[in-house]
Amino acid sequence: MGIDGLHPSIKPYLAQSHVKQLAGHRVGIDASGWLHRGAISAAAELVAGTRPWEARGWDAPWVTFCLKLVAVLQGAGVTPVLVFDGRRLPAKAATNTGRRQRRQEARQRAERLMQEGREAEAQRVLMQCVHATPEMAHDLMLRLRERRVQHLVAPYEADAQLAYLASIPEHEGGVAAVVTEDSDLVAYGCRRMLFKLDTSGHCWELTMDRLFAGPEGAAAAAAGGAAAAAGGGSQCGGAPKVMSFRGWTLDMLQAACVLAGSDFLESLKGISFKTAAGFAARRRSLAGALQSIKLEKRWQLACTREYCEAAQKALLAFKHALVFCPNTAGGSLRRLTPVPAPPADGQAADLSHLGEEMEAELARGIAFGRIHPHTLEPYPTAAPPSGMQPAQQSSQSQQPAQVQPRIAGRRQLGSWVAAGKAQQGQHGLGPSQPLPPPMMQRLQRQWEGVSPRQGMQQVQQQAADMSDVLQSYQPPAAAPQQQQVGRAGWLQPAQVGQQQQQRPVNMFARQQQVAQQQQQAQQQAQQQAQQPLPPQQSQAATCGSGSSMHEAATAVQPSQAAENLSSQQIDHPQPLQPITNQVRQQAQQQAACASSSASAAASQAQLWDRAEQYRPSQQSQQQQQQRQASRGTPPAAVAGSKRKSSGGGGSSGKKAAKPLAPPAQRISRFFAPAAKKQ
DNA sequence: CATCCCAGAAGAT
DNA sequence: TTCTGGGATG
Repeated sequence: MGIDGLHPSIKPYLAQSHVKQLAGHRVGIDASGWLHRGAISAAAELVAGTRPWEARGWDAPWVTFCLKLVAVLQGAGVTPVLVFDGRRLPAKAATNTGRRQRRQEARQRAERLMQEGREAEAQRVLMQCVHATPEMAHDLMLRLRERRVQHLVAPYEADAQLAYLASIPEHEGGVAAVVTEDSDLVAYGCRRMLFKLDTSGHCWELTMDRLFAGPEGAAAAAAGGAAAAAGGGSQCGGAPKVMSFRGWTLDMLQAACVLAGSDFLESLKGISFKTAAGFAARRRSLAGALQSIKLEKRWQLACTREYCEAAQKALLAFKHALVFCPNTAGGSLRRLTPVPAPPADGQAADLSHLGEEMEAELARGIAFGRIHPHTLEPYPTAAPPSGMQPAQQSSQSQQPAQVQPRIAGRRQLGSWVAAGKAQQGQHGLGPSQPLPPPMMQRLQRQWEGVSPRQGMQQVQQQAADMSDVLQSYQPPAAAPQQQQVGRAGWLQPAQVGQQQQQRPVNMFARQQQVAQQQQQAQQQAQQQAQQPLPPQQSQAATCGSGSSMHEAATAVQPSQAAENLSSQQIDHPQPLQPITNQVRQQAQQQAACASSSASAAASQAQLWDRAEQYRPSQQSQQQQQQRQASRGTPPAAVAGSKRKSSGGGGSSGKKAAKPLAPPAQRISRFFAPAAKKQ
């Protein structure tokens, strides 16, 4: 998944961070990653097609896991926006079938191992069978709705959708950063990413700014006492070969990603990220890089015209993916970056591999979880199947129609589960065949010990654990107590509903207020974050930003946004900010010094200028750096220092003493800014 | 000689 | 998934 071999190269640019840094902000989540992580623990059940937790009144393990992480974010004052994968992308058909095959094979291998009695190994192999299905996503979405956690299903790729959200202002439904497990977001040009989020809220942050700032950015990321001691000479051998991306444009990075191999296209044999980046750095465009590769003896045979065309298509996939735009009225489909007008004589680029465009209504149905993205059938429990846009009154929409009543804590999911199984039999892995007896026995043993009562207790226990975070998002009934907190920026849900009804048209002005409130909340949260607070106070802080969350939820939530606005209510016919002259100039300067066409940088600017104002303030950047200083080194460096300390204690000092200078020089052969070349 | 790719092995969720 | 050593390449 992601870009082959990219991770090691960007690792030096990762900065240890904490989601608290984003308090008061909206943060996009690659929900498929979370689902996958959460489902691994239930690999055997998924393969068997059983749901033993249901009989005990539990949520599916992946739901529990995801809700836990949601709570972590909320506890840090962050508004999570979960984004799910949507329709299958034609461009990834090969990858998808490959993965399906691999899962099948893994399943068979697991069965064999199980029959041989090698349970531990079988368990490991089983985990490779897991993949996140729309049904699992739907499991989670029902819970998210109950809790008023924002979420969205991408028309196609969640990664592209997240990159898009990261490029639009938060008050238009955008996000300040994206939590993700894989590196595709880099290729899509996401400006701020958080990797490896754990349940304590720690994560590793990557910003495009730091990446393109060159090795100094890496140094800044790794800066700090502990990091300098251990990480300064982190790579054993004394030469921390930090790849420099200084002077790079997004186009170059995307070219490198395409050449290095992605989900869209495998790389040529012998080309991994470093080599790909070398060509990208020299030629500063995919087309140029391909030319250079063709001239190399080593690849001239492999680099066929078919490959070059496929590479160009892959590039387009990163640039012009179809995404859902939540900030037009009701939401609509658009491209991650606008497709440039074709030259007068030439024909428009073929984008059919990026999926078909669809009616806004369908896009909304998918985006808001009413329509199964694969079958395109409405979910059985969803609102009216005929019209996607029921003329319901907004009073109804506060309580989405899809949410089934919960009875005595039990979930009512049978209907759609049955339907899903009937359709595809894919509640995990496709048509489920009977498992070999040893496996079933093991499963039974595992769940036998858990009585239903025990199960319910556990559920309640979990609920209690998260209650401090989640109370403020419960339906109005629970809210009035919170109201007495009287914190600035806090609106009780009832009020929210009123305002919505009074002026459903000017949704965006409303959201700007919300954004201001969020900023206030953020400031408060930041102040409070500096000194640890007693529980009550921190809960109050949560309420402050939490209410904003609730409000902001109306921006993207299906029920309001999609169904209450009609087309003549569009008050933002051009929802995206125009490219400012300043940005243009910057882009052109960059392009000029980069000796490439200005259009490359301009298109980069198109994607990025909108996010400009959402950079973290300098203040918060400083805070981050301080935090980094007090925490460890990036994953690689951590591992490196571990090795060292266990290996030879004396040698670490020697290695740390080695100068940092050489690497940059050596790398400069390939990665020097092109300005020098001219 | 240095660099990079790749495949096999240990670790974590 | 991340680390390690072998091996190819220039």
